[in-house]
Amino acid sequence: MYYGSANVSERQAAPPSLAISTVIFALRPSESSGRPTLWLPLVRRIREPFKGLWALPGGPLSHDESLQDAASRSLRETTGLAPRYLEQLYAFGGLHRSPTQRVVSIVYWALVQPTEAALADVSENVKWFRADRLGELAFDHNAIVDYALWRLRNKLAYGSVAYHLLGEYFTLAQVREVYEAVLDRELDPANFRRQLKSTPEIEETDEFLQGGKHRPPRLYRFTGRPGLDPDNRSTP
Amino acid sequence: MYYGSANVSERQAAPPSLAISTVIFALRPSESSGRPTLWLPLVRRIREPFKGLWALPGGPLSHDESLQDAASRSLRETTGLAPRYLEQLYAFGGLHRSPTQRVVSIVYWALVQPTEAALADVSENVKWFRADRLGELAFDHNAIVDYALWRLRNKLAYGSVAYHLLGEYFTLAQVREVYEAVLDRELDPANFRRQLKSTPEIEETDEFLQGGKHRPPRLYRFTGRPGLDPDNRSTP
DNA sequence: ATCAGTTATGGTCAAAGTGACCATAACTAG
DNA sequence: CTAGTTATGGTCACTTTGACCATAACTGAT
Repeated sequence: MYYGSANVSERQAAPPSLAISTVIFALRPSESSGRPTLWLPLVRRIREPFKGLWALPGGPLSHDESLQDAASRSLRETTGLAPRYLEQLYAFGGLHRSPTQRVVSIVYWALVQPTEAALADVSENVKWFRADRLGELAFDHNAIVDYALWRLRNKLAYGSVAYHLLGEYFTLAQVREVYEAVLDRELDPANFRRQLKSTPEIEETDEFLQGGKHRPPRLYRFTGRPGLDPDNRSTP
Repeated sequence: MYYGSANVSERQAAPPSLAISTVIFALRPSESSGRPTLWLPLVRRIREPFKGLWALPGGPLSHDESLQDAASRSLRETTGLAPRYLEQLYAFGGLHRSPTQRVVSIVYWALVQPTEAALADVSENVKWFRADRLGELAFDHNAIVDYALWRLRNKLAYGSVAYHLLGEYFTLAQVREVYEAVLDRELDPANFRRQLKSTPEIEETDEFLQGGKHRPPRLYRFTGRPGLDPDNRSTP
């Protein structure tokens, strides 16, 4: 092992490069059932390694921006999205993530509301995929998406993330559909409703959603805070 | 803004440097009450910036080691510790963490058992401090420790971290003391016991702890898994 | 040997929370 | 006006949780 005894300046001569990537989740109606399911945008690699494969949007960290800013910027540049919910997921730094060089990726995950997701750029090289039906992705991005999904399910159980996948106003049934889509199981409407009703962060409005062929459901609104990250915790 | 329009090679000319640090928690008897409390080892800065202040153990990431290996190694080199529980905490990348250069720190947190903690090197420049009585630390390390404490409390509520602060065999009262130290509130012995009893991961042994001036408590042993990190999840 | 002091351990009871399920309300489409 | 559909409210049995009491089993002092 050469590097084991390398001194500081030698190490700095070949530092691992640092990249920022983001897993972006949005709800879209499934093509088959029409029920909402999780989707995420990927970008096609236009150069080696993994040229032609799909990968998470991302890019290098530039000198004058924070990690979160870098995530926001790379998102905006590649997909046109500006998610309201953006949180650090994990730093991936395995030795062989990239065949050509050592790369440490600090990965963020984001939730976007459907209206916003609809505005996302879609092109030859940017496309949305169902989160549960991804093919082989570049690098270790399959594992990263898996972990992001696991985190999403966890946070959902905890509390206040579901609303960031919905618009400002929503029905309780829509919240339930989010839970059902993410957790992949059906929930009892009445019991689920009872729980949400006991959550102080969900505010009843005087509006009702018209247009269904049934009794119009009441619209609600979320009034809580998003994150508990060190980068978010102080924000009052 | 110069960097905003910089091309790739210009950005790479001045990359943020990457460091690994670790927050290490161990239980030690409080000097006043004798009850177990949280302590952590810090190292004194021997050069600028923040020369003379105490800081988290850590160091640069060398080219041929994974993030977790780097954390382990820097721990071993600075404190002599080799914790069994080691998990990624967060990547801190604010612009002004270090006054001299841009540094991104990937921070780990560790739990060590008391027997192991007792072996830790202590010297002029390595010392243990009570987690709730730290002075001003170098860089943003106070904020990092706060976040690590918050994470520890959270994980404790979830389940299976407390045992990594204890030896292989322990009494239920010792587990309770861990909870009381970390959560900083008293818990009902009988109720706490009832909960642990319903946890399948805690195995009753035939041994009893002798030596107290009261009825000898039974010894138990933890048989569960530690982590759910992407770096740990696959380990069966 | 006996007793006081101390923690371990088992149990009760009421309050709160959860899952399964039923009934009615309020809309639309025909 | 009726059938179809989802919204919404409620019941009931079961589980979990917190507060609390009682007894068990040790040590150390008398």
